Amino acid sequence: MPAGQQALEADNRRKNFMRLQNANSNLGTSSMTLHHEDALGRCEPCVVRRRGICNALIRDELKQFRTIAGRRTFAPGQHIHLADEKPEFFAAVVSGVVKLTKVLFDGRQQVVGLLLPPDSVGRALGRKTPYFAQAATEVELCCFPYAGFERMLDDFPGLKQRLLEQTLDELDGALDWMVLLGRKTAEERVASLLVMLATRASINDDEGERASACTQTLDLHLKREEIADFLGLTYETVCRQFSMLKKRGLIELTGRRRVMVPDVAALALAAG
Amino acid sequence: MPAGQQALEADNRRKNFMRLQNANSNLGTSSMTLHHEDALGRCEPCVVRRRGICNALIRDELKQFRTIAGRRTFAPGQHIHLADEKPEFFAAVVSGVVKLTKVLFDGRQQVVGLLLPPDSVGRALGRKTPYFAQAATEVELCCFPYAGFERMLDDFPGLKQRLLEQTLDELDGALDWMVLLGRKTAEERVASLLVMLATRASINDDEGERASACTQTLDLHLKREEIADFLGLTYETVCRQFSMLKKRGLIELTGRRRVMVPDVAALALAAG
DNA sequence: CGTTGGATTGATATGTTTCAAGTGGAGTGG
DNA sequence: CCACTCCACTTGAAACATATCAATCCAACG
Repeated sequence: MPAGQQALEADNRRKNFMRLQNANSNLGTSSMTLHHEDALGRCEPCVVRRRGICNALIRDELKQFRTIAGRRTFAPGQHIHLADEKPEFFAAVVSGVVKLTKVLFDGRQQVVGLLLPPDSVGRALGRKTPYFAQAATEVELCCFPYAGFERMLDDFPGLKQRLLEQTLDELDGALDWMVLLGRKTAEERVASLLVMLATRASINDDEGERASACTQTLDLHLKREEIADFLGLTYETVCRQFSMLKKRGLIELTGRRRVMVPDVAALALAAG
Repeated sequence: MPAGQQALEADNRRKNFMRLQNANSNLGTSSMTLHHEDALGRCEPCVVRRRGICNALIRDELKQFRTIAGRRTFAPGQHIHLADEKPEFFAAVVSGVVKLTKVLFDGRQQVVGLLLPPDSVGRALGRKTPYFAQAATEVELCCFPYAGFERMLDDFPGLKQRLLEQTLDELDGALDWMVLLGRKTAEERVASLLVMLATRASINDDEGERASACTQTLDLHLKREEIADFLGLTYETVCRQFSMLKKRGLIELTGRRRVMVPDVAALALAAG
């Protein structure tokens, strides 16, 4: 199954869930402007509203926020921000996966961040992004042009606080990853990635229905090479470690980019 | 020369400089409370006031800030914050070096941050620090107990902004380090560390007098093992790379923890 | 049904770690 | 003042994990 189709699958699962939450809204493949309840429209069922940056806004603030917001989609591989440039917009990931990469002069690459819904992309305070932000799958963003965003950052007190909270979370994530890159073995790195994805996925699932016990099926979204660049390894090594974990019974490979984890806790042990 | 004495030397250079800046104040080895100009006292010549967190405060705010602030010193090796605990205070480094470390279950260690004056230690918003903060040399901190600090964070609009700026800088630093840990060779790692220290040192020097061209002498402050834990290597490898760089003429070892860099730009090239 | 891009597996090369021995300077005590 | 000790540092040799090079494999797709 090709990357794009898998991404769409993931997308559809999310949209199905949103439909459950908000049975009146008419969300198709490109849900446009049909909403019934009130002026919040597509914001009401949106992940970003429920658990992302928009969660920091009270109803009236959100209405204002909506006036500057606009959705944009990006094809796999497309760049969202370039390194060392001031981006045009701050944005929230509505669906899909964004990877943040840094490149060395000779082409060596390191993925320094992976953004899933409802994470934010971009830098506040008129700063440059020190990395490339690139769509790893089909991606839908809710974009806030800087002019308006910076203004609301000053007007809505909760927003700046939220931004600080998010930045601290990002920092914590980066520090954890430094331990992985500096001190963990190849097997621990791969296991760590899977555990991280499992954890994030279960947060999302919990909302809809029950948490699926300790066994989980994951979408990797990334190809082996991208995983390698995230873990500071080569793609061959990543392959071999997948095989190892499979041999040890800690995972099952149920598709090119699909992994079944029978016991997340056991895998977490192998993650160091 | 023993570690402690070297640290004191570095300390004294800083204090000498402070004396230049503020000829009236009577700064001895333990400058206490003798100041003449106004109520700002020891804050006036302090690095933290000039380039650290206190720089975000206007004069009146600083006066209030001073009422909750208190200086504390830590001996080399002493812990400042423990991992996964809410610290009692937010603080700024006045002199010395603080290292932030994370430890794996089996003792593997990774230094995830190195704080020099006028950096900040601690977490805002009542969060836990996800690392151990430990004095690497004799350290002097200016501490702000949380109760008061959080209050002023809400009262002084510039302060929260500044905290966000600093957190973004920390994040950028962490991302750079991820590239180092994930993709650079041992030699590039050591070179990168030296370039980073040289850059930071020159920022400090610039203020006092002219930047010392492209040649610099650095205090490492850390022992080989600590450097290794910062770079994701073993201390033997760090040793060997120091020797390599010396053989290549890029550095000279002028003391156990003292390095002379004849041409910082040339070293930066070797840093990848 | 051949083409293509990604994934897997194998064989070999290499950089770093590990284990081990030795150095050198600073502090100690006779 | 001179051993003596200690700890950090240095250097060497062997072991090891991961990278590199190379050959399939496999599923999707035109």
